[in-house]
Amino acid sequence: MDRLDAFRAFALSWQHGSFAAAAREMDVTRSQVSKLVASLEETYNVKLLNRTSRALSLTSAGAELHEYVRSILALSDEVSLALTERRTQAVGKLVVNAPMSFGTIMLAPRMSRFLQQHPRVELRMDLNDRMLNPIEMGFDLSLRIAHMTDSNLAARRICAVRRSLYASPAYLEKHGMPTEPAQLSQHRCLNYGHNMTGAEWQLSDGRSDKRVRVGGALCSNNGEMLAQGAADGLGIVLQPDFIIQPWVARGELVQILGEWQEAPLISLYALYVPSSRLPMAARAFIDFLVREFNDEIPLLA
Amino acid sequence: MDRLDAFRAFALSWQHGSFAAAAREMDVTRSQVSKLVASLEETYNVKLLNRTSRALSLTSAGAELHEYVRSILALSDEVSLALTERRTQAVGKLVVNAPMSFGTIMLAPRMSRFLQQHPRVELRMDLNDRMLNPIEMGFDLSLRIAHMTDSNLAARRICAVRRSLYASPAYLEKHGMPTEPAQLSQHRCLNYGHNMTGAEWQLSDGRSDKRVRVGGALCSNNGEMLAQGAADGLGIVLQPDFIIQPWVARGELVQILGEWQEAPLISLYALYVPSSRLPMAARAFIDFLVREFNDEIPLLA
DNA sequence: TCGTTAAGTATCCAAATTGGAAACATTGTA
DNA sequence: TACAATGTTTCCAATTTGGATACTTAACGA
Repeated sequence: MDRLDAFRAFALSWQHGSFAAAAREMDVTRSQVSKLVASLEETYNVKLLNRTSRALSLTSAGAELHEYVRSILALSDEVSLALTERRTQAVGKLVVNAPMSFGTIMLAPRMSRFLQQHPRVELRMDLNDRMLNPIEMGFDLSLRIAHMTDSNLAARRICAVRRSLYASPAYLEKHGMPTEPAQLSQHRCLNYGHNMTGAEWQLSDGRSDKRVRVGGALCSNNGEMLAQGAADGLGIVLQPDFIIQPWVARGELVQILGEWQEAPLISLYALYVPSSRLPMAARAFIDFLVREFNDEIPLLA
Repeated sequence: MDRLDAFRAFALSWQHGSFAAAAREMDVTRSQVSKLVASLEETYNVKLLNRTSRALSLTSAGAELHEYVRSILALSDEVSLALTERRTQAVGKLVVNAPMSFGTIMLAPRMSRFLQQHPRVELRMDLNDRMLNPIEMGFDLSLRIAHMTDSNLAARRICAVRRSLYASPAYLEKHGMPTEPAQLSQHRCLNYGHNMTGAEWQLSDGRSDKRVRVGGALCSNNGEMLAQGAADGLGIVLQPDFIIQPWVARGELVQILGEWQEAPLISLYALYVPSSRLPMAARAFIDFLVREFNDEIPLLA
């Protein structure tokens, strides 16, 4: 016996003047309405509506309840509408989590376009390189650049992210230019992530695949820090082109082993809770990114 | 699946940080809470709470719902409390219907005492001689002076109401003083109620009962109008002593056939809807009248 | 690394509840 | 007086409920 239904039956009965009218309004039988109102009187243990087969009148307890019920039903209807709208249209709050560098470089320049296309969305971007469980942080979406997700999150692949090898001219002059992936294990490599040692880079020139164990003096979960480190001569990085591009432009980093790229390609994913009936705003955001980053992340914003 | 219960489970889960805590709070099993929240997500077709076995977080849809749910639950709790209080204590609005003359003469002088005894009651007295169905008018109580109720209303007998025979000295001089009830059928009698003719008065002197058919030129549903008519020489009335008393005091009416009174005695009843779980204020009002009119209506206020 | 613990979920199933149909009761009307 | 509209009751199959239990996951600690 849903109390909200009972409230509705009670209110409609009073407003329409009869149980039968309320029943027609709610599309249930008269006996339903009768039972629902009776159940309300049961729960509150007080008579609410005096009724004959011809007339209804509120007791004063009923009058008091009716005041509240009107507010409660109004709120219930309002939130019901809001949630339905949120499911079917891109409206309301949307909380997105993304890696710091990707956010500042690739997302920031596009947010105004997204918000123009979806003026009723209120977007909160949480840029954050911590590999925290997105579930705990209350994100509707988490953007992650990674290999295929192993977690129990649903993942929508947005585009490929090409990562290439870079080093500073000074480093190369001092340690020599690698000509084979296998030589990387003899170099100092700056690894992205949390594991200092034991990192393995998988590279391909389109014909053959190579796996190289690499290690070095610096690892970080922030690509720009690695880029700066490489620019300062700390070693070789494997990073997305879009992050490195500014250093390349300034001549501080150069691409090496140009025909070798990471393979399989890493991808940008939007993660969300599986079976999560995504609000339309979240879908719209994903679709927007898919359109913006058509197939592959562009080099520049 | 009571939506209010589901709201409660949802809100408590978020506020306490886990389904298990909410379950303990609501005294149900974890699986109940799980099912309730799931059912909410089902109804609104949107994910509300992201959950792992260790952490909960609201989606933005959940955050929006939570705002509303807090208000809804607050209202629900508030009205629940108010109605419970109304059932157990004499508080709140109380709407009472009473006959006009009885109200002005016998109730009016006592209302301030009642309200002093029950300071949290808000009383609305509807004085009205129409014999309308009290159900239609939304009264919590209807006071009626009548023979045993035949309606489908519950009746609580408050006290007896003695009705005696009165006429004006002028009338008696002109038509003679009756010495036997049977003679009344030859007199002009003013009848209370709606039926002009065919009224029957039942009288008793304590030993034998007499039934007399009476008729006359005036009938009314207002005792004071009949009293005035009798004072003006229109005939004999059978009316409660408390109504006639002022005319007796002024010498405009005198009691006749003094040893004969209406029998069985008519009574003052409080009528209400049967099975109506009466608010405490209504009970208090009835009890107050029972105490005030101990056994029989006094002659004077 | 492997138990341990607390948590959320899925499954099962008897017990309770639901909701519609139909009959009944009541009330006003033609 | 018959009729129509209404509120209530009853009955019962169909559904839903809710608890017990087992399973899964995640964090913690030895």
